[in-house]
Amino acid sequence: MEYTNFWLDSWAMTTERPPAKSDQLRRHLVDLLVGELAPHARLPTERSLAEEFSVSRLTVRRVLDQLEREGRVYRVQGSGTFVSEPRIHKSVELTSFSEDMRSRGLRPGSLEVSCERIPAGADIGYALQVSPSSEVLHIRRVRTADDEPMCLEHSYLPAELVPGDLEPELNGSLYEALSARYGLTLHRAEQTIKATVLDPDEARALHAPPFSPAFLVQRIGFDARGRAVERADSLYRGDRYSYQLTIYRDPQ
Amino acid sequence: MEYTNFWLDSWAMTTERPPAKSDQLRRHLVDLLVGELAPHARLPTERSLAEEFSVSRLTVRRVLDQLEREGRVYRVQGSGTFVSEPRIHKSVELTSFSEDMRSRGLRPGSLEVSCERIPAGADIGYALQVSPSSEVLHIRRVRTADDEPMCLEHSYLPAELVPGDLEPELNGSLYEALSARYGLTLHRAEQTIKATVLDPDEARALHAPPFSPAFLVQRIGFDARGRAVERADSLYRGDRYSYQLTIYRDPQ
DNA sequence: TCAAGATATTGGAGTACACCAATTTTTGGT
DNA sequence: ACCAAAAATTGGTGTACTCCAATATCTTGA
Repeated sequence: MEYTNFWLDSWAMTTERPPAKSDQLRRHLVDLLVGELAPHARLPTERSLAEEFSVSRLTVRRVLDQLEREGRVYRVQGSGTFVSEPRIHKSVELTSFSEDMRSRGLRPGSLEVSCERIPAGADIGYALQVSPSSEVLHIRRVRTADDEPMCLEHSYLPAELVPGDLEPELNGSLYEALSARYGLTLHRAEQTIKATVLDPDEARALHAPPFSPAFLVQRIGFDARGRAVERADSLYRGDRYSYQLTIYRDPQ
Repeated sequence: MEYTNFWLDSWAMTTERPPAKSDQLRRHLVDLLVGELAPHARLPTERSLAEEFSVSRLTVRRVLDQLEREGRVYRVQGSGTFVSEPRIHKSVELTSFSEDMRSRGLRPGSLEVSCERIPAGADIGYALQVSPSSEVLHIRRVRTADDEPMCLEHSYLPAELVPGDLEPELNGSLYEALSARYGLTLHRAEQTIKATVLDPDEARALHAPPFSPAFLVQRIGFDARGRAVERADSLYRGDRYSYQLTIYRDPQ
């Protein structure tokens, strides 16, 4: 059993914005792609879609640009727009561990949750752009899927951004809690992924044999203004987790 | 010493197209970003850029959309467009091991190159959508940086796409050779990355101790029409290689 | 019947304008 | 001087149109 994707716990991913006019068109096209159309089948032309959906052709093009970037369609000038071969279409994006697990019919959860305020120290201080003597909130969790340990995670947040006691909320989504209570909304994450092996303590926490292969993911999360708001170190069992991604030759 | 990025040897990345009108604007903005502007400095407004470069505002927006996708700028409605914090800005894209090494002042190379035609078998056959009894070209290489082994790679290509003898060209870029001789141009790659440890043979090839942590990358490369044209299995030393990437909350 | 040229179709890029939402600046009142 | 409201600015989305390049289809002539 393997899992997939670069993820980050959802940060108010469901922030409501009024549906753009193009959303209905996108939905229609995605339905076509997901449903009955074979690979290399030709989609309706830009001009006919614009007429059918009462939108301008530029609006159609913007939706198709997006689907092309996602690798779901390819376009040939003078010919048309075609359905790509079916593959795993998840490009790199911010998705949720919890959502990911749920979409696979698994129940996400946490074990051994602990929460403390500690001085940042040199490394964490650099990552979060705070002084080494500043307080940060340290959260340790074992993330689970159907109660089986998947990931050992240490998160560090600048204390000044998260006053009060968070611990009661940490069985759910950390980021949902941060967004709801503090208005912290993540915009971007920088991640480094390393291959490693589990030391005996880590192996015990993850119910794996010592020195088993694992991924170490170090992440810094930034809000829309570029402030560093989270540093996390996460260890994933190598036998239960892998990354799958689609890489494109950039259209520009 | 660690290396970075998802890569693929360059496939004729320099295909020439006439410069679009927006290219001059992009170059100007990139110069600003690379040069004198500090993180969080405000860029000129969309309307002033449109006037200065005699383009429509939509054209400006398309260039800025692109720079935003690359993580080089962030935009705040009502405020302006700002320079992102300097980070490694390489989003996931098709770049080249050779280019990557060279950009770090290292010399890419290959050792122990071998080349043979073998039947595909079940797994490779599935990956390349050919019958298990079909011939594929199997290329084994140890990729090096400054003559130090970095990666043990096995590539498999459908034999019918690559008639003749490729071996003389395999010290350089495989993909450049494929593009120049056969017109094979890669458009997309699907990759799976796993955490593993090196067995004794693999460890010997990579000059590492047995059971050291490593990445195993399995890749299928597709051309623009969605044909599978390459399957590769690559083992990277975990102490000399890591992945760094920037993930965005998707604007749509 | 086949091949070459002409025409039509379709994606690619751009213009000029409109309106809306979010943020910043200015103005007026206390 | 400070605060609230109004106005201005700036990014976000969309319309309707134009012209160009690449491909597909049709027409004509040998």
